[in-house]
Amino acid sequence: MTSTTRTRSDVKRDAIIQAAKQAFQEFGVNGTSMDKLAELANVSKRTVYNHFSAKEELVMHLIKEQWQSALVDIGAPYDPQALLADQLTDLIMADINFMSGDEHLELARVAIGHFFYEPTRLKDEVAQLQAQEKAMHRWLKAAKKDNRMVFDDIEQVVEEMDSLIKGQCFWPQLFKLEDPLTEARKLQIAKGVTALILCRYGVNAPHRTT
Amino acid sequence: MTSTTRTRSDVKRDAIIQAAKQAFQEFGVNGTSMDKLAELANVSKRTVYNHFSAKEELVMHLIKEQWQSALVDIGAPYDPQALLADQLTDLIMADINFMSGDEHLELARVAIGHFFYEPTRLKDEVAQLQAQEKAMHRWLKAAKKDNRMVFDDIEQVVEEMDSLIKGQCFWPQLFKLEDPLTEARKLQIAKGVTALILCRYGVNAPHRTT
DNA sequence: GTCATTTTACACTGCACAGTTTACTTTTCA
DNA sequence: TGAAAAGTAAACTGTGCAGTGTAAAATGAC
Repeated sequence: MTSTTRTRSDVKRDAIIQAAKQAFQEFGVNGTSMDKLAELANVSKRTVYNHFSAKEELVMHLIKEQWQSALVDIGAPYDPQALLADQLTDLIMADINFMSGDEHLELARVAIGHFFYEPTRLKDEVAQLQAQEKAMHRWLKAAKKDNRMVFDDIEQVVEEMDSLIKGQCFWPQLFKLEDPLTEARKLQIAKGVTALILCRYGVNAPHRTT
Repeated sequence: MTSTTRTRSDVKRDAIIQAAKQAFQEFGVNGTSMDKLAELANVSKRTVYNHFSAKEELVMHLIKEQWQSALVDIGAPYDPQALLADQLTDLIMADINFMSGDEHLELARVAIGHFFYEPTRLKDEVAQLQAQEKAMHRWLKAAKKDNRMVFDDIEQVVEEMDSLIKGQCFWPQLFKLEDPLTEARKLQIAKGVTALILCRYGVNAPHRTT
Protein backbone atom coordinates (compact mmCIF):
# COMPACT_ATOMS: atom_id res chain seq x y z
CA MET A 1 0.00 0.00 0.00
CA THR A 2 1.70 3.09 -1.28
CA SER A 3 -1.43 5.14 -1.05
CA THR A 4 -1.88 6.00 2.63
CA THR A 5 -1.29 9.75 2.76
CA ARG A 6 1.01 10.17 5.72
CA THR A 7 0.95 13.24 7.85
CA ARG A 8 -2.22 14.92 8.90
CA SER A 9 -0.98 17.96 7.09
CA ASP A 10 -1.06 16.05 3.82
CA VAL A 11 -4.55 14.80 4.50
CA LYS A 12 -5.77 18.33 5.06
CA ARG A 13 -3.96 19.57 1.99
CA ASP A 14 -5.64 16.94 -0.15
CA ALA A 15 -9.01 17.76 1.32
CA ILE A 16 -8.48 21.39 0.36
CA ILE A 17 -7.45 20.51 -3.16
CA GLN A 18 -10.36 18.15 -3.67
CA ALA A 19 -12.86 20.61 -2.27
CA ALA A 20 -11.43 23.39 -4.40
CA LYS A 21 -11.54 21.30 -7.56
CA GLN A 22 -15.13 20.41 -6.85
CA ALA A 23 -16.30 23.85 -5.82
CA PHE A 24 -14.40 25.84 -8.43
CA GLN A 25 -15.67 23.69 -11.26
CA GLU A 26 -19.24 23.86 -10.01
CA PHE A 27 -19.60 27.44 -8.77
CA GLY A 28 -16.57 29.07 -10.33
CA VAL A 29 -13.63 30.63 -8.55
CA ASN A 30 -15.52 33.86 -7.89
CA GLY A 31 -18.56 31.94 -6.79
CA THR A 32 -16.62 30.14 -4.08
CA SER A 33 -15.59 32.16 -1.05
CA MET A 34 -12.68 31.03 1.04
CA ASP A 35 -15.03 30.55 3.99
CA LYS A 36 -17.28 28.30 1.96
CA LEU A 37 -14.28 26.42 0.62
CA ALA A 38 -12.86 25.83 4.09
CA GLU A 39 -16.20 24.50 5.23
CA LEU A 40 -16.47 22.15 2.25
CA ALA A 41 -12.99 20.83 2.96
CA ASN A 42 -13.76 20.42 6.67
CA VAL A 43 -10.83 22.58 7.50
CA SER A 44 -10.42 25.94 9.16
CA LYS A 45 -9.96 28.91 6.90
CA ARG A 46 -6.58 29.55 8.48
CA THR A 47 -5.41 26.10 7.43
CA VAL A 48 -6.27 26.85 3.83
CA TYR A 49 -4.05 29.92 4.04
CA ASN A 50 -1.28 27.89 5.67
CA HIS A 51 -1.15 25.69 2.58
CA PHE A 52 -1.86 28.30 -0.07
CA SER A 53 -0.91 31.87 0.61
CA ALA A 54 -3.67 33.25 -1.58
CA LYS A 55 -6.76 32.11 -3.43
CA GLU A 56 -5.07 32.66 -6.76
CA GLU A 57 -2.24 30.35 -5.71
CA LEU A 58 -4.72 27.57 -5.07
CA VAL A 59 -6.33 28.16 -8.44
CA MET A 60 -2.99 28.05 -10.18
CA HIS A 61 -2.04 24.90 -8.32
CA LEU A 62 -5.11 23.18 -9.72
CA ILE A 63 -4.55 24.46 -13.21
CA LYS A 64 -0.83 23.88 -13.39
CA GLU A 65 0.13 20.90 -11.18
CA GLN A 66 -3.10 18.94 -11.08
CA TRP A 67 -4.08 19.43 -14.69
CA GLN A 68 -0.55 18.72 -15.80
CA SER A 69 -0.57 15.38 -14.03
CA ALA A 70 -3.89 14.47 -15.62
CA LEU A 71 -2.25 14.43 -19.03
CA VAL A 72 -2.18 11.04 -20.69
CA ASP A 73 0.15 9.78 -23.33
CA ILE A 74 -1.96 8.65 -26.21
CA GLY A 75 0.20 5.84 -27.50
CA ALA A 76 -0.11 3.41 -30.43
CA PRO A 77 2.16 4.32 -33.34
CA TYR A 78 1.11 3.66 -36.93
CA ASP A 79 0.99 -0.04 -37.81
CA PRO A 80 1.30 -0.85 -41.53
CA GLN A 81 -0.19 -4.31 -40.94
CA ALA A 82 -3.43 -3.34 -39.24
CA LEU A 83 -6.62 -1.98 -40.75
CA LEU A 84 -6.62 1.80 -41.04
CA ALA A 85 -10.13 2.08 -39.66
CA ASP A 86 -9.38 0.03 -36.57
CA GLN A 87 -6.23 1.91 -35.76
CA LEU A 88 -7.84 5.28 -36.25
CA THR A 89 -10.85 4.35 -34.16
CA ASP A 90 -8.51 3.27 -31.36
CA LEU A 91 -6.60 6.53 -31.52
CA ILE A 92 -9.80 8.55 -31.49
CA MET A 93 -11.19 6.53 -28.62
CA ALA A 94 -8.10 7.29 -26.59
CA ASP A 95 -8.55 10.96 -27.37
CA ILE A 96 -12.22 10.86 -26.47
CA ASN A 97 -11.56 9.07 -23.21
CA PHE A 98 -9.08 11.73 -22.22
CA MET A 99 -11.13 14.71 -23.37
CA SER A 100 -14.35 13.56 -21.74
CA GLY A 101 -12.78 12.12 -18.61
CA ASP A 102 -14.00 13.61 -15.35
CA GLU A 103 -10.60 14.79 -14.20
CA HIS A 104 -9.86 16.62 -17.43
CA LEU A 105 -13.34 18.04 -17.76
CA GLU A 106 -13.42 19.40 -14.22
CA LEU A 107 -10.04 21.06 -14.42
CA ALA A 108 -10.82 22.41 -17.86
CA ARG A 109 -13.97 23.94 -16.39
CA VAL A 110 -11.93 25.64 -13.67
CA ALA A 111 -9.29 26.91 -16.08
CA ILE A 112 -11.58 28.07 -18.86
CA GLY A 113 -14.00 29.67 -16.44
CA HIS A 114 -11.21 31.42 -14.62
CA PHE A 115 -9.43 32.72 -17.70
CA PHE A 116 -12.49 33.34 -19.82
CA TYR A 117 -11.75 37.05 -20.06
CA GLU A 118 -7.98 36.75 -20.22
CA PRO A 119 -7.29 35.35 -23.70
CA THR A 120 -3.53 35.52 -23.30
CA ARG A 121 -3.39 33.40 -20.19
CA LEU A 122 -6.06 31.07 -21.53
CA LYS A 123 -4.05 30.55 -24.68
CA ASP A 124 -1.05 29.48 -22.62
CA GLU A 125 -3.03 26.91 -20.69
CA VAL A 126 -4.73 25.52 -23.76
CA ALA A 127 -1.42 25.31 -25.60
CA GLN A 128 -0.16 22.51 -23.40
CA LEU A 129 -3.17 20.45 -24.40
CA GLN A 130 -2.39 20.74 -28.06
CA ALA A 131 0.57 18.49 -27.32
CA GLN A 132 -1.98 15.70 -27.07
CA GLU A 133 -2.68 16.20 -30.74
CA LYS A 134 0.85 15.24 -31.66
CA ALA A 135 0.06 11.52 -31.58
CA MET A 136 -2.66 12.03 -34.18
CA HIS A 137 -0.24 14.11 -36.19
CA ARG A 138 2.42 11.42 -36.25
CA TRP A 139 -0.05 8.72 -37.13
CA LEU A 140 -1.49 10.67 -40.05
CA LYS A 141 1.95 11.45 -41.38
CA ALA A 142 2.93 7.79 -41.25
CA ALA A 143 -0.29 6.69 -42.95
CA LYS A 144 0.33 9.20 -45.71
CA LYS A 145 3.89 8.09 -46.22
CA ASP A 146 2.59 4.52 -46.44
CA ASN A 147 0.28 5.65 -49.25
CA ARG A 148 -2.86 4.72 -47.44
CA MET A 149 -4.04 8.24 -46.97
CA VAL A 150 -4.01 11.28 -49.24
CA PHE A 151 -4.19 14.90 -48.17
CA ASP A 152 -2.44 18.18 -48.86
CA ASP A 153 -2.66 19.91 -45.54
CA ILE A 154 -2.19 17.78 -42.47
CA GLU A 155 -3.12 20.68 -40.21
CA GLN A 156 -6.52 20.82 -41.81
CA VAL A 157 -7.13 17.13 -41.24
CA VAL A 158 -6.09 17.36 -37.60
CA GLU A 159 -8.30 20.38 -37.10
CA GLU A 160 -11.26 18.65 -38.67
CA MET A 161 -10.84 15.60 -36.46
CA ASP A 162 -10.32 17.76 -33.43
CA SER A 163 -13.47 19.74 -34.17
CA LEU A 164 -15.51 16.59 -34.64
CA ILE A 165 -14.29 15.12 -31.38
CA LYS A 166 -14.51 18.22 -29.23
CA GLY A 167 -17.86 19.19 -30.72
CA GLN A 168 -19.37 15.92 -29.56
CA CYS A 169 -17.24 14.94 -26.57
CA PHE A 170 -15.97 18.10 -24.97
CA TRP A 171 -17.91 21.32 -25.42
CA PRO A 172 -21.34 19.93 -24.58
CA GLN A 173 -19.90 18.21 -21.51
CA LEU A 174 -17.84 21.20 -20.46
CA PHE A 175 -20.97 23.32 -20.26
CA LYS A 176 -22.98 20.42 -18.83
CA LEU A 177 -25.39 20.76 -21.72
CA GLU A 178 -25.47 17.02 -22.15
CA ASP A 179 -25.23 13.95 -19.97
CA PRO A 180 -21.87 12.23 -19.67
CA LEU A 181 -21.08 9.90 -22.55
CA THR A 182 -21.68 6.19 -22.22
CA GLU A 183 -19.01 3.83 -23.50
CA ALA A 184 -21.29 2.78 -26.33
CA ARG A 185 -21.85 6.40 -27.34
CA LYS A 186 -18.13 7.11 -27.32
CA LEU A 187 -17.49 4.18 -29.64
CA GLN A 188 -20.30 5.28 -31.90
CA ILE A 189 -18.80 8.74 -32.19
CA ALA A 190 -15.30 7.37 -32.75
CA LYS A 191 -16.59 5.20 -35.57
CA GLY A 192 -18.49 8.11 -37.07
CA VAL A 193 -15.40 10.30 -37.11
CA THR A 194 -13.27 7.47 -38.49
CA ALA A 195 -15.72 6.86 -41.31
CA LEU A 196 -15.88 10.55 -42.20
CA ILE A 197 -12.13 11.02 -42.23
CA LEU A 198 -11.22 7.82 -44.04
CA CYS A 199 -13.96 8.31 -46.59
CA ARG A 200 -12.44 11.66 -47.45
CA TYR A 201 -8.75 11.04 -47.02
CA GLY A 202 -8.38 7.25 -47.18
CA VAL A 203 -6.89 5.93 -50.45
CA ASN A 204 -10.03 4.12 -51.59
CA ALA A 205 -12.20 7.16 -51.51
CA PRO A 206 -12.82 9.48 -54.47
CA HIS A 207 -11.41 12.96 -54.01
CA ARG A 208 -12.60 16.35 -54.95
CA THR A 209 -9.96 18.93 -55.56
CA THR A 210 -10.04 21.79 -53.13
CA MET B 1 -33.13 58.47 -42.90
CA THR B 2 -34.85 56.33 -40.34
CA SER B 3 -31.80 56.11 -38.15
CA THR B 4 -31.63 59.37 -36.15
CA THR B 5 -32.35 58.25 -32.62
CA ARG B 6 -34.85 60.78 -31.33
CA THR B 7 -34.96 61.80 -27.74
CA ARG B 8 -31.86 62.39 -25.66
CA SER B 9 -33.06 59.62 -23.39
CA ASP B 10 -32.78 57.17 -26.25
CA VAL B 11 -29.30 58.33 -27.10
CA LYS B 12 -28.20 57.73 -23.53
CA ARG B 13 -29.88 54.38 -23.48
CA ASP B 14 -28.05 53.30 -26.59
CA ALA B 15 -24.76 54.50 -25.22
CA ILE B 16 -25.33 52.39 -22.13
CA ILE B 17 -26.19 49.32 -24.17
CA GLN B 18 -23.19 49.71 -26.44
CA ALA B 19 -20.82 50.30 -23.57
CA ALA B 20 -22.24 47.33 -21.69
CA LYS B 21 -21.93 45.05 -24.70
CA GLN B 22 -18.33 46.11 -25.18
CA ALA B 23 -17.29 45.99 -21.54
CA PHE B 24 -19.15 42.81 -20.59
CA GLN B 25 -17.70 40.89 -23.49
CA GLU B 26 -14.19 42.10 -22.78
CA PHE B 27 -13.98 42.12 -18.98
CA GLY B 28 -16.99 40.01 -18.08
CA VAL B 29 -20.03 41.10 -16.14
CA ASN B 30 -18.29 40.70 -12.79
CA GLY B 31 -15.22 42.47 -14.12
CA THR B 32 -17.26 45.56 -15.00
CA SER B 33 -18.48 47.71 -12.13
CA MET B 34 -21.45 49.95 -12.63
CA ASP B 35 -19.23 52.98 -12.01
CA LYS B 36 -16.81 51.89 -14.70
CA LEU B 37 -19.68 51.14 -17.05
CA ALA B 38 -21.25 54.56 -16.52
CA GLU B 39 -17.93 56.19 -17.25
CA LEU B 40 -17.47 54.19 -20.45
CA ALA B 41 -20.93 55.17 -21.59
CA ASN B 42 -20.33 58.84 -20.71
CA VAL B 43 -23.34 58.79 -18.52
CA SER B 44 -23.88 59.18 -14.81
CA LYS B 45 -24.35 56.02 -12.80
CA ARG B 46 -27.78 57.21 -11.77
CA THR B 47 -28.83 57.36 -15.41
CA VAL B 48 -27.84 53.76 -15.90
CA TYR B 49 -30.15 52.87 -13.03
CA ASN B 50 -32.90 55.01 -14.51
CA HIS B 51 -32.86 52.83 -17.61
CA PHE B 52 -32.12 49.49 -16.02
CA SER B 53 -33.20 48.88 -12.46
CA ALA B 54 -30.39 46.44 -11.80
CA LYS B 55 -27.18 45.19 -13.36
CA GLU B 56 -28.74 41.82 -14.01
CA GLU B 57 -31.54 43.48 -15.95
CA LEU B 58 -29.02 45.10 -18.25
CA VAL B 59 -27.28 41.77 -18.75
CA MET B 60 -30.54 40.06 -19.56
CA HIS B 61 -31.49 42.83 -21.96
CA LEU B 62 -28.31 42.18 -23.92
CA ILE B 63 -28.75 38.44 -23.87
CA LYS B 64 -32.46 38.37 -24.63
CA GLU B 65 -33.43 41.41 -26.75
CA GLN B 66 -30.17 42.26 -28.45
CA TRP B 67 -29.03 38.71 -29.13
CA GLN B 68 -32.51 37.80 -30.29
CA SER B 69 -32.48 40.56 -32.86
CA ALA B 70 -29.08 39.47 -34.13
CA LEU B 71 -30.57 36.20 -35.34
CA VAL B 72 -30.49 35.74 -39.07
CA ASP B 73 -32.68 33.61 -41.21
CA ILE B 74 -30.45 31.30 -43.15
CA GLY B 75 -32.50 30.95 -46.28
CA ALA B 76 -32.01 29.00 -49.51
CA PRO B 77 -34.21 25.90 -49.69
CA TYR B 78 -33.03 22.75 -51.43
CA ASP B 79 -32.79 23.13 -55.20
CA PRO B 80 -32.95 19.87 -57.19
CA GLN B 81 -31.40 21.60 -60.22
CA ALA B 82 -28.24 22.96 -58.64
CA LEU B 83 -25.03 21.18 -57.73
CA LEU B 84 -25.10 19.65 -54.27
CA ALA B 85 -21.66 20.96 -53.43
CA ASP B 86 -22.46 24.53 -54.40
CA GLN B 87 -25.69 24.59 -52.46
CA LEU B 88 -24.14 23.07 -49.39
CA THR B 89 -21.19 25.44 -49.47
CA ASP B 90 -23.60 28.36 -49.65
CA LEU B 91 -25.57 27.09 -46.70
CA ILE B 92 -22.43 26.55 -44.66
CA MET B 93 -21.09 29.96 -45.59
CA ALA B 94 -24.28 31.56 -44.31
CA ASP B 95 -23.89 29.62 -41.08
CA ILE B 96 -20.24 30.61 -40.76
CA ASN B 97 -20.98 34.25 -41.41
CA PHE B 98 -23.55 34.25 -38.67
CA MET B 99 -21.52 32.26 -36.15
CA SER B 100 -18.36 34.25 -36.59
CA GLY B 101 -20.01 37.64 -36.97
CA ASP B 102 -18.94 40.26 -34.46
CA GLU B 103 -22.40 40.87 -33.10
CA HIS B 104 -23.07 37.21 -32.45
CA LEU B 105 -19.61 36.53 -31.09
CA GLU B 106 -19.72 39.42 -28.65
CA LEU B 107 -23.14 38.60 -27.29
CA ALA B 108 -22.27 34.93 -27.09
CA ARG B 109 -19.22 35.88 -25.04
CA VAL B 110 -21.40 37.84 -22.64
CA ALA B 111 -23.96 35.07 -22.33
CA ILE B 112 -21.57 32.14 -22.05
CA GLY B 113 -19.31 33.96 -19.65
CA HIS B 114 -22.23 35.02 -17.51
CA PHE B 115 -23.91 31.62 -17.38
CA PHE B 116 -20.78 29.52 -17.37
CA TYR B 117 -21.61 28.04 -14.00
CA GLU B 118 -25.36 27.90 -14.46
CA PRO B 119 -25.90 25.06 -16.93
CA THR B 120 -29.66 25.27 -16.76
CA ARG B 121 -29.89 28.90 -17.75
CA LEU B 122 -27.09 28.48 -20.31
CA LYS B 123 -28.98 25.62 -21.90
CA ASP B 124 -32.04 27.84 -22.35
CA GLU B 125 -30.07 30.56 -24.06
CA VAL B 126 -28.22 28.17 -26.33
CA ALA B 127 -31.44 26.43 -27.24
CA GLN B 128 -32.72 29.40 -29.22
CA LEU B 129 -29.61 29.21 -31.37
CA GLN B 130 -30.29 25.62 -32.31
CA ALA B 131 -33.19 27.00 -34.29
CA GLN B 132 -30.59 28.22 -36.74
CA GLU B 133 -29.77 24.58 -37.44
CA LYS B 134 -33.24 23.96 -38.78
CA ALA B 135 -32.35 25.25 -42.23
CA MET B 136 -29.56 22.70 -42.50
CA HIS B 137 -31.95 20.08 -41.27
CA ARG B 138 -34.54 20.82 -43.91
CA TRP B 139 -31.98 20.92 -46.68
CA LEU B 140 -30.47 17.56 -45.73
CA LYS B 141 -33.89 15.98 -45.53
CA ALA B 142 -34.79 17.27 -48.99
CA ALA B 143 -31.49 16.11 -50.48
CA LYS B 144 -32.06 12.66 -49.01
CA LYS B 145 -35.61 12.46 -50.36
CA ASP B 146 -34.20 13.45 -53.76
CA ASN B 147 -31.82 10.47 -53.53
CA ARG B 148 -28.74 12.58 -53.74
CA MET B 149 -27.64 11.89 -50.19
CA VAL B 150 -27.70 8.77 -48.06
CA PHE B 151 -27.63 8.56 -44.30
CA ASP B 152 -29.43 6.80 -41.47
CA ASP B 153 -29.37 9.37 -38.75
CA ILE B 154 -29.90 12.97 -39.79
CA GLU B 155 -29.12 14.18 -36.27
CA GLN B 156 -25.67 12.70 -36.55
CA VAL B 157 -24.98 14.47 -39.82
CA VAL B 158 -26.14 17.79 -38.46
CA GLU B 159 -24.04 17.34 -35.36
CA GLU B 160 -20.98 16.51 -37.41
CA MET B 161 -21.38 19.58 -39.57
CA ASP B 162 -22.07 21.73 -36.57
CA SER B 163 -18.96 20.45 -34.83
CA LEU B 164 -16.82 21.08 -37.88
CA ILE B 165 -18.12 24.61 -38.26
CA LYS B 166 -18.05 25.63 -34.62
CA GLY B 167 -14.68 24.01 -34.07
CA GLN B 168 -13.13 26.20 -36.72
CA CYS B 169 -15.33 29.30 -36.75
CA PHE B 170 -16.74 29.75 -33.29
CA TRP B 171 -14.88 28.32 -30.32
CA PRO B 172 -11.42 29.66 -31.23
CA GLN B 173 -12.94 33.07 -31.91
CA LEU B 174 -15.11 33.03 -28.81
CA PHE B 175 -12.05 32.59 -26.63
CA LYS B 176 -10.01 34.94 -28.78
CA LEU B 177 -7.51 32.18 -29.35
CA GLU B 178 -7.32 33.01 -33.03
CA ASP B 179 -7.58 36.06 -35.21
CA PRO B 180 -10.90 36.82 -36.90
CA LEU B 181 -11.51 34.83 -40.06
CA THR B 182 -10.83 36.36 -43.44
CA GLU B 183 -13.38 35.87 -46.17
CA ALA B 184 -10.97 33.58 -48.00
CA ARG B 185 -10.47 31.46 -44.92
CA LYS B 186 -14.22 31.16 -44.38
CA LEU B 187 -14.68 29.92 -47.90
CA GLN B 188 -11.83 27.48 -47.50
CA ILE B 189 -13.42 26.04 -44.39
CA ALA B 190 -16.85 25.88 -45.98
CA LYS B 191 -15.42 23.95 -48.91
CA GLY B 192 -13.55 21.63 -46.59
CA VAL B 193 -16.68 20.81 -44.65
CA THR B 194 -18.68 20.38 -47.84
CA ALA B 195 -16.11 17.97 -49.25
CA LEU B 196 -16.02 15.94 -46.05
CA ILE B 197 -19.78 15.66 -45.74
CA LEU B 198 -20.53 14.97 -49.39
CA CYS B 199 -17.72 12.47 -49.65
CA ARG B 200 -19.29 10.52 -46.83
CA TYR B 201 -23.00 11.06 -47.40
CA GLY B 202 -23.27 12.12 -51.05
CA VAL B 203 -24.62 9.45 -53.39
CA ASN B 204 -21.40 8.98 -55.35
CA ALA B 205 -19.33 8.12 -52.33
CA PRO B 206 -18.69 4.58 -51.10
CA HIS B 207 -20.26 3.88 -47.73
CA ARG B 208 -19.15 1.95 -44.75
CA THR B 209 -21.84 0.47 -42.62
CA THR B 210 -21.94 1.87 -39.13
C1' DG C 1 -40.43 81.65 -20.93
C1' DT C 2 -42.18 77.96 -18.18
C1' DC C 3 -42.86 73.50 -16.54
C1' DA C 4 -42.09 68.50 -16.63
C1' DT C 5 -38.74 65.18 -17.52
C1' DT C 6 -34.16 63.56 -17.45
C1' DT C 7 -29.37 63.85 -16.33
C1' DT C 8 -25.63 64.70 -13.19
C1' DA C 9 -22.46 64.80 -9.21
C1' DC C 10 -21.62 62.94 -5.12
C1' DA C 11 -22.24 61.34 -0.78
C1' DC C 12 -23.94 57.39 1.56
C1' DT C 13 -25.60 52.42 3.07
C1' DG C 14 -24.92 47.76 3.32
C1' DC C 15 -22.87 43.58 2.15
C1' DA C 16 -19.70 40.03 0.60
C1' DC C 17 -15.43 38.53 0.78
C1' DA C 18 -9.97 38.14 0.87
C1' DG C 19 -6.85 37.95 4.11
C1' DT C 20 -5.12 38.60 9.28
C1' DT C 21 -4.83 38.28 14.24
C1' DT C 22 -5.32 36.04 18.54
C1' DA C 23 -5.83 32.77 21.99
C1' DC C 24 -6.30 28.03 22.38
C1' DT C 25 -6.10 22.81 21.14
C1' DT C 26 -4.43 18.73 18.82
C1' DT C 27 -0.95 16.00 16.50
C1' DT C 28 3.60 14.46 15.68
C1' DC C 29 7.90 12.61 16.78
C1' DA C 30 12.37 12.64 19.08
C1' DT D 1 6.66 13.14 27.84
C1' DG D 2 7.31 17.45 26.20
C1' DA D 3 8.43 20.83 22.67
C1' DA D 4 7.63 22.03 17.89
C1' DA D 5 4.41 21.98 14.20
C1' DA D 6 -0.09 22.16 12.53
C1' DG D 7 -4.91 23.01 13.13
C1' DT D 8 -9.21 25.59 15.00
C1' DA D 9 -12.75 29.13 16.02
C1' DA D 10 -14.07 33.54 15.91
C1' DA D 11 -13.60 38.16 15.75
C1' DC D 12 -11.58 41.77 12.96
C1' DT D 13 -9.72 44.97 8.87
C1' DG D 14 -10.10 46.85 4.53
C1' DT D 15 -11.85 47.09 0.03
C1' DG D 16 -14.75 46.89 -3.88
C1' DC D 17 -19.01 47.30 -5.42
C1' DA D 18 -24.40 47.25 -6.11
C1' DG D 19 -27.73 50.18 -5.38
C1' DT D 20 -30.05 54.71 -3.20
C1' DG D 21 -31.02 59.63 -1.91
C1' DT D 22 -30.82 64.30 -2.97
C1' DA D 23 -30.34 68.69 -4.71
C1' DA D 24 -28.89 71.22 -8.58
C1' DA D 25 -28.59 71.68 -13.64
C1' DA D 26 -29.60 70.63 -18.49
C1' DT D 27 -33.07 69.60 -21.97
C1' DG D 28 -37.12 69.88 -24.58
C1' DA D 29 -42.23 70.48 -25.50
C1' DC D 30 -45.60 74.03 -25.75
